Amino acid sequence: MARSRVTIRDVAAQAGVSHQTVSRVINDSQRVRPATRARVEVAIAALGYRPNAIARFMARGRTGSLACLAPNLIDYTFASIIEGAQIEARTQGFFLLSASAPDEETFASLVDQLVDSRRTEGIMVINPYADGRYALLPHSFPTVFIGARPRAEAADSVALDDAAVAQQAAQHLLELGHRRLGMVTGPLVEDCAQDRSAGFHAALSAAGLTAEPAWVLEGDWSATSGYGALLQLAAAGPLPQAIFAQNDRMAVGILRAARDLGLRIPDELSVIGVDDIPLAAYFAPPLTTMRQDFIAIGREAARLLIHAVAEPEAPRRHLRLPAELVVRRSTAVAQSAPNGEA
Amino acid sequence: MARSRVTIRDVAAQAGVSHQTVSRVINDSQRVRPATRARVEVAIAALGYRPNAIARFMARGRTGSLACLAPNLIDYTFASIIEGAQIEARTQGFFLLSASAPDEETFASLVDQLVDSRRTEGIMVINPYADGRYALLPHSFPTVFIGARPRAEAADSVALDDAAVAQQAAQHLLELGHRRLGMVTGPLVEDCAQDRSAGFHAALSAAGLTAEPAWVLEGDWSATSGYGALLQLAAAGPLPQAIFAQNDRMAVGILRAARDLGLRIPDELSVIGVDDIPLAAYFAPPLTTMRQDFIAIGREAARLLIHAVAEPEAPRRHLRLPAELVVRRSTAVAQSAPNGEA
DNA sequence: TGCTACTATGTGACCGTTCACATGTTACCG
DNA sequence: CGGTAACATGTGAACGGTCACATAGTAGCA
Repeated sequence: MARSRVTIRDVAAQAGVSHQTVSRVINDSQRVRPATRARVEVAIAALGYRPNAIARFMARGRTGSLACLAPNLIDYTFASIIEGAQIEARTQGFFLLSASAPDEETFASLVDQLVDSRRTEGIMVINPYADGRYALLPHSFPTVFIGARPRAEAADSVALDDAAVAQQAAQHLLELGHRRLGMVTGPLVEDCAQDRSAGFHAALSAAGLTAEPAWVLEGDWSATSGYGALLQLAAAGPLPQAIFAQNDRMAVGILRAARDLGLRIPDELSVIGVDDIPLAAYFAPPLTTMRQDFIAIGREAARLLIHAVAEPEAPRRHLRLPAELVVRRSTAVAQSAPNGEA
Repeated sequence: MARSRVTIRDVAAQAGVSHQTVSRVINDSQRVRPATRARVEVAIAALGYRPNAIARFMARGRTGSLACLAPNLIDYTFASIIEGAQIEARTQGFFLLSASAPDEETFASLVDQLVDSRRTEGIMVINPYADGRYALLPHSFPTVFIGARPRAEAADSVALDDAAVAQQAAQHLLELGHRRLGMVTGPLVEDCAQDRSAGFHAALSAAGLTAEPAWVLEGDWSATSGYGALLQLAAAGPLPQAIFAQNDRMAVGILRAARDLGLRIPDELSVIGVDDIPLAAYFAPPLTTMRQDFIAIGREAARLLIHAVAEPEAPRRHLRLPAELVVRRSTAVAQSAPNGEA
């Protein structure tokens, strides 16, 4: 029961100095004579004294913690962002409190407990515009939005450069000689799905092409929705030569649907995703994708947040990070040109 | 800049009562006359007062937070456990601070910052025996170990019932008529790999069989190691009819190696894993596996920890949770009996 | 109506630090 | 050797709540 009941005053008494001198020693700044310092350090060691973090925060008016709110903590994308944020936070002396908020109600209660009661010094929110949660945050509280387009809110933001990434994905398909491209999008209420769609269309336009509307389907990021999308496409008529899935899970669903349909990938259909999820190389065939650096996104978010905590009046900043094309075996050169051209 | 500078005393002044009465109102216990309570509540609303969490903790000597330390926050298994723990913690009024400790050094520094400085009231450690980290924890501090066999340490523990789960997996293969079984284990320094191995061998013994030593290979949980294991097995001589991979990632590696080897699964080789990772149904073929309820593991861990915080002297408790067989298409009835019997 | 017993509210200390400022000490210089 | 600056240390009051106890107020009962 070595309850840390040893306080700074006990140490002071033991070392024969004032509590303030002990405070100086443990904050190792200040001018303390080496001899005194040594004496205090001996006392600290002898008593097994450890500064009490809470009392410290109380006195300093800080809490030393940041919070990150995500729809859940499990999805690879969210978990990796949190990992990155946590690492960066820690190198800067903060701890990260992460909590999942599946709905607005939970989110509101979290904001109340974390922000309103000053339990955290700043907050990161993943997917703040998926519903109305962004509106529940107080103004003038250090905030970073992750995975959303910068808006009027007084929050910094970090996101993938969705338009550019989609453009590169489409570009990859075009370079392989595909001309008839399809796309499965995320929910179009989300910024990120909109931006990826825009990037896709931009790439096609730049190549003098337009996307066949029937080949653009809206999914919900799940593998199931990707699966359903390909089935639907196959039922409706001739298939595109290649499909850009806005995330890997949907791409994987497409792969599976193709198998069930007896469609050979990549020979008869090329598929590219976004994310590079953990076992992307182990699907059949290994998935070509745009790799996101989620850890970096998390780190940058934490960095921005810590800056916002330190300088609340500084102008807001907005970061867009790149992705990297990882070519595996779900995309290949267009076999022939059944439609003329090239 | 509505900095929460409003204190309990401001509210008291506004309501014309003492700070203590305000305290009573916000802790909504105590006997406070309805009229008084109403007056205080009006003042609280008028001033936008929110109790300061840190000051509260300071006065109460509590921090209201638990910590969970995992090798990383990304792996599906860890992330899900953390999610479960976080949910349970929150329903009981705690927040969860999660941090990743890839090595002992990081772990030690986390223990120092979280435990020694009393920043957390209790700690959960995932895989405490993977290295020497368990030894870095102070005794008599509320602790729960996750994914480890109960030992002498003064910690509660929660884990999958590894032996039983392995036994069920082997049983499934046996029931399909397989007699020549192989296994790819996790690192045998880990309790969980040992226990799963024991369960596997127990199931075989119970069926009057013994495992061919050459068919039992040690992996490291990664898909790569599963892939390598099957290649090695194939190079060494005749293959088993079925393989129990101690986790899904290795199983997926085996699936991929089989494809590269031209081996048809499940016709020529049955494969079963453990975990039921997110896209298990989307591999080729969909993976048969033992589904772990990670959320439940996390919840139970948090529950145990909160109990340990409240009753430090209560006897330690150790939980073992079951898994559920999910039959997909990577296992099938043994084709023939090249070895006689059945 | 006076005594008692309970309820409602107030008072001041305390949790373990840091902060601002006061004081004591040393050293340097003319 | 006195004066002063720079350094070293001490003092007491915050920080914003809760806790233990004191006191005022109300009701119940003989």
